[in-house]
Amino acid sequence: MTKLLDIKLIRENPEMVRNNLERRHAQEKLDLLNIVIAADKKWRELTTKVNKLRKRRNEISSEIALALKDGRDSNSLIEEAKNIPEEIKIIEIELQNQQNIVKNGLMGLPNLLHESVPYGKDDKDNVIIKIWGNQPQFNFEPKSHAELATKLGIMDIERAAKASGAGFYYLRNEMVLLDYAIMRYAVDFLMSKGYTVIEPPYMIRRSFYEGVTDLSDFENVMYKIIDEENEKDPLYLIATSEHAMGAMLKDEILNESALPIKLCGISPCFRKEVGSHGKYTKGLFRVHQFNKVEQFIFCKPEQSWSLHEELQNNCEKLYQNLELHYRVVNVCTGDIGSIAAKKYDTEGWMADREFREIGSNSNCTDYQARRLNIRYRHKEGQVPVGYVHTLNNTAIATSRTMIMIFEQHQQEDGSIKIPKVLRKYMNDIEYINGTINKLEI
RNA sequence: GCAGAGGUGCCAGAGCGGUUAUUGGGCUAGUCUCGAAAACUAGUGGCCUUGAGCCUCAAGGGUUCGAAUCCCUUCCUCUGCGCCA
Repeated sequence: MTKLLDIKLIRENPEMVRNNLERRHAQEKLDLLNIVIAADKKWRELTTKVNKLRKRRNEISSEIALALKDGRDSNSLIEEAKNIPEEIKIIEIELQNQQNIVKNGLMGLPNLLHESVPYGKDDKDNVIIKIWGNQPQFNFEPKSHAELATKLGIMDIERAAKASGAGFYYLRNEMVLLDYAIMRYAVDFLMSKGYTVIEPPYMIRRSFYEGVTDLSDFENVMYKIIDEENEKDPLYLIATSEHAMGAMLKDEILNESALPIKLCGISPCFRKEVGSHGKYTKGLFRVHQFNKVEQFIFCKPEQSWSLHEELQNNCEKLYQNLELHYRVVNVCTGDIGSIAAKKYDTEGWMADREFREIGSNSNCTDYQARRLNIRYRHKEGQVPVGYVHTLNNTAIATSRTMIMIFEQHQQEDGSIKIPKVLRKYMNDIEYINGTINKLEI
């Protein structure tokens, strides 16, 4: 049975699970929990009942086998046995029903929160734990990245809307260089920290996808590839390489000596952004496609909390080297999302003097690993001892990072100063001024 | 896309309608040893109300008193051939 939370935990400690839901303000999930508990009880009763019938069936079958072997008459035994499968089948159907209720219920229950997650209702209750750098000072009115990039002739949102709809972009020349430079810079940084770089498949089967994400994401976030060939298990475009990296080790048993496995994924991300009306959608902030370098870790349970901090340090170092002003929040119980036990959001400063999310760092503990069935063992040849923990954190999303670079490093003449660490990746350009191979259209 | 061969436990690999899923290897424990190796012995998945219990041979259905074994559907892997950047 696919598990999300451990059904045994719910049986033995329902109050703890209930308190967790209350802290999350997940009132509607309390009913779900009660349904799960009731169905599990029913399932256990039926299991006992059906096991007794199966036992009788097995006994008769072996008696028949013995009789046939000895050449004795077995007709009366066969007569007796004929009715049993029907009885078993009736119970098995009900057993399956109850099991499905439990399974679907478990899939719908969120992860257990870490005690250090602050209590709160929504994103206004997130706790600021760090502010790095100072607010940029301008002796002119700073412009938005969209205005700057459009004027420089290196981003074309209007024509993208014509070709593909809202939420897309054509980048040109220096902005393309910048996009790639950010990725190369982040990849080099993480490689120097020992992370293995992964370019994953950009499409994943639904059955694998269910392990790494919330089910509602299939409607609101992911693009489905319509293909009559594989309707049963269709492919979805990845919304982040996190999903592809989690799915990579599905159903595997890892040797303890291999852990932690530290990965750096690089890929485009595709997101439908259904229901984002009213949210901040200017320019590159909320788009259907963007590039991202992602950190992902599989580790032993006792390693995950220190690695959660390591992932945070990594992404902050990237922004610090880019000379960008940001802050970090500890996401509160009401805003954390179902798969994380604890989450830090990194928020970047933008020219309208607001901080907005640029990265998200989650310790998912064993929640994803249970769904994906990824376990570990002490050494080769031994039986698995438990589920691994998984963590993921944005290293850098190029779209939102470009927003910050444009808005924080803009000059009075509308040019953009390139942070030193990126220059070697973009032909040593110091300022973006839109003059390279300018397209006059 | 077409054709063929496959999917069995931690791993390899046999079984192809009948009581207990052969057999290796690995791993764990014990015996022996100053210790180790070797050898030998036992164990080595999941579930529940712990019983001479039930389940487990890619997944799901079916046939049967009884299915790893026969039939159907789906998924996956490998090997050819075709197509293709």
